[in-house]
Order: sequence, then structure tokens, then C-alpha cells
Amino acid sequence: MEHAGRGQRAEHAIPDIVIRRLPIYVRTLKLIADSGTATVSSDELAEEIGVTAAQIRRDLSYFGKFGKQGKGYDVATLVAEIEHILQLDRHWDVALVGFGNLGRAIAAYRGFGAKTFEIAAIFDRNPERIGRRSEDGVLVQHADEITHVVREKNIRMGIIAVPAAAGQEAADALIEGGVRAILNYAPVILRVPETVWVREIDPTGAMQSMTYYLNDDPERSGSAKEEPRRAAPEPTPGW
Amino acid sequence: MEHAGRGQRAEHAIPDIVIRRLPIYVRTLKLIADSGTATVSSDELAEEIGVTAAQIRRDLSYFGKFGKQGKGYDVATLVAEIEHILQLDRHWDVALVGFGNLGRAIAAYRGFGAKTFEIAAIFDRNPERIGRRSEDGVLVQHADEITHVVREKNIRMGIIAVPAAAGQEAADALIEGGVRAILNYAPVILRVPETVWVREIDPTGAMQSMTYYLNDDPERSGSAKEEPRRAAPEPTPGW
DNA sequence: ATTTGTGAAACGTTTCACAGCG
DNA sequence: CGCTGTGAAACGTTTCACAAAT
Repeated sequence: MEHAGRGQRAEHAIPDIVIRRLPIYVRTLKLIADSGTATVSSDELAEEIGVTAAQIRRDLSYFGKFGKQGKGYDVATLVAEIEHILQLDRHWDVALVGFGNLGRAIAAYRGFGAKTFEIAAIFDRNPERIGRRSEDGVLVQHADEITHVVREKNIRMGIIAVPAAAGQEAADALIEGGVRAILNYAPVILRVPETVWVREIDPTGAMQSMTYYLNDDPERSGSAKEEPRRAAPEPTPGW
Repeated sequence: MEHAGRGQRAEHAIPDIVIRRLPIYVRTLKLIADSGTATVSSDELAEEIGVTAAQIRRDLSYFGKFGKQGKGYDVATLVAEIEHILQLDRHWDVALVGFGNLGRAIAAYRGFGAKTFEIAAIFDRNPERIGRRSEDGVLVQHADEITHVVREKNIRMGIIAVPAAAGQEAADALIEGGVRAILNYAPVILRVPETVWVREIDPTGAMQSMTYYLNDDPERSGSAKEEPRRAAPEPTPGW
């Protein structure tokens, strides 16, 4: 997953791995806020997430100074700061390509920050699916309309939930229409321009790699907890 | 994250990041094999995947010497070797917890070797779902049966596809029954023993992090695949 | 002529540890 | 005191570059 990596951009470029951790901080901070706590130290937040306090402080330091020595961070303020950094304090229309079992599950998923992300257009090639509507009433249009509709609606993000063989075609159409960030569930390596970001959702690859540790050789299983909290998946085939 | 290792043993432990790349190698090698090619060099494989040849050679070197100088690697042999390393050359029963939209999509997914992984048990708490069956005929049982059934069937892998609030409970039950590898779709940080591996599937986090780059600040964007575009696959009828 | 496998260098990320501020 | 923010060190991963093999 990783995908899009390269970024030899500039000197102050913030590591993508740091960017990928920010959503976890936001999620956890909101949980803490819900519990009625107004302030947290990096130690407390780290404990909650399962990472080191130093990492949290270092990560945040890329963006500014949000804490108070001897006190910690104001939870509400930090949430707002990170959401602003990630541009989560605005609305994003998203195009979904593929309305099979997975696509429908994605369209029905209420948890995409509801307010932040909205599936604004859905596409498929199967005649039986075209013309149907998601639970939210979004019409399923023909995949040939992707570029046109995406451009017209000014959509910048896309989700690909089609078979591997159709993944590249879907990506090309989305990009042609102006999409610059793609969440890819198709088990295929997408070729995209440098200006486009791709994150892979690869459950099959995740399963296929975990089996490596499932034996009784202590040399392998050693210690399993490798990535306690992460917001980004890895690459390979998808469901 | 990664505290697991405690540094005591770990002398020759292979980096998890290497293990996570192996499934991609296998998938790509199979694609190459299907095209009728019998031998590949690390350069060719690297080009196909979008990584460096040095990385592939280094990754493989952790496990042995599979290539022939001046020639490259025998595709079929390398596939078999990696599949053996990952223990993909045997069958794995998997327990699925959660039969909502996502869980059903997972149960219906026919994508990975089919032969390697099999959803052998399904659980949920919703009375309306219990008693139903997946397309493959697997009965949906009550979540209270997880530990018992998993232990009885000797299941070592589990997939959690329930709401965040029920994630930890599902993990605890699976682990109690003997599961040692979990694919977690629930947006919650699972607390598990060091002997248990967890891989997170976090589409929301992936989306929330990509928005960071969606602006016109060249300082931010700079990065994504720079691979040369290839001919797009032919349209696949049927999705 | 090619291409592997691998020391060594380069690069990237995490953690240490502490000055300094509240 | 407690805790942040951050140089510097430690650690991990990738890439270079080339001897060796065919």
C-alpha cells in the first residue's frame, strides 16, 4: 500500500507515513472527548492507541506546536487542528465504480465520516445494475459516463470496487475526469500519473502474509504485534 | 507499533514488511506465468510490479537463492517457493464474524485462491441473520458460539466485520478459541496478546489521509506512482 | 553478455533523552 | 514538578554497485 510513494518533492515534505497516522489520532481523540476528558498528554494518547508518546509528539511537530508543557493537549482543539490539516473540515464528493457485492456494501456503509465523504456517483457495466439506486438514492450509471460525470460534478476522489481486469480502465476514466485520489479494492497494480494518489485495500494479501506466522516455529511467530494501529492497508488482491 | 519484538530473540527474524510484499510477488508471477513466460529477471518483475529490482532480490535473499545468474528466475518454481514460505500450499479454514453488508460481501467473495482460504464458520448477533446461510451454504451461528466452534474446528484465522463497538469482543472470543491471525475491518484498536497477529483494513483512514494531498499546493502533492503508463487492459464484460 | 546475491552506503523512521516552559 | 518539542542517536529499509556465476 503504500502506492503512491515516491515523493521526492521538497525539503519540508511531511512523510506520508505520518499523514497516514493522523486519522487514527483523530479517531482516538474523539473517543477520548466522548468520555468527557478535555485534556490529554502524549503519554495518555499513546497508551490508548498503542504507540509511543515520542512518535505522537514527533508527528504533531511536523505541523506546529499544539500542546502545553506540563499540561498536554486540549482534545477538542487538537481534533480540529488535525481535521483541518487533513482537510476533513469540508465536504468531499466521491465516485464509486463497481456496484457488485463489495460496491453495494461500500455504498451502504455509514461510517465514512458521513459528513465528510459522500458517494455522489456510482458506476457499473452490468446492465442489470445500471438504473438501480443505492440506499441513499444515488443512481447507478454506465461506466462509460465516468469521465463525463466526474468532471461535471468536480469529483476529486474515487473508489474502485471492480474485478482486477477492469481496475485500470476504471482508474483511467476517473483520472481523465479529474480524480486525484483513489481507494483501490481491485487486486491489480494501477498505473497512474505522479499527480494521483492511490491507496490499496488488500485483504487477500493481508491474509496471505499472515499465514507465514501461523506455525509453531518461535523464530517466525516471535512476537506478533507488529502494527497495532494503522490507517492504511497493504497491497494485493481485494475482496 | 512493533513493540512486539522485545529484542530478545529476533536475531534472524525476517522483516514483516518483506513478508507483506511476498503475496504481491506471487500474484504478479502468476500473471507472468499465464502470459506464457517461463523465466523472469528481477528487472522484469520489478518493472511489472513497480518497485526496484534490488528490492526484489534483497527480499528473496532472506529465504534463499532462487535465481540463476545471467538467466533470472524460473517463474513456476519461484511461485511454488514463495507459496511454500507463506504456507499458501495448504488449506486454511477461516472464521468470519459479522454478516452485515460487509460480512456478506466477504463471504460471497470468490477471489483468492479459493483453494487456500475457506470461510468455514460465520457468526453474528443479529437474530435476523442467525440461521441464514452464505451462498456457500455456511450457517450463520450466534456470536456466543465463536470460541466453542473455532476451537472445535481448529480454526487459526479470523475476519472481523462488525461495528467498532463489537470488535474487541469478537477478537477476544476468536483468540480464546485459538485464532492467531485476525483481519480486522472494525475501526477499533484491538488489544491482543503478543502471540496474535492483526492486520487492519481501514478504508476510512485511507480516504481521510489522502485528502491531505488534494489541494493545489505543490508542496503537498508531489508523489504518487511515476511508473510509465501501459496499455489499459481490455474492457471486461460482466461487472 | 547478463543477471544474481550481497556488503556497504544511503536514506527514512523511531526512540532517546533532555532543555525549557508552564 | 509534568510534559512538550526536538536535536541526536539508534534502528530499520532501500538502493548502490560489483564480484561471481553462467
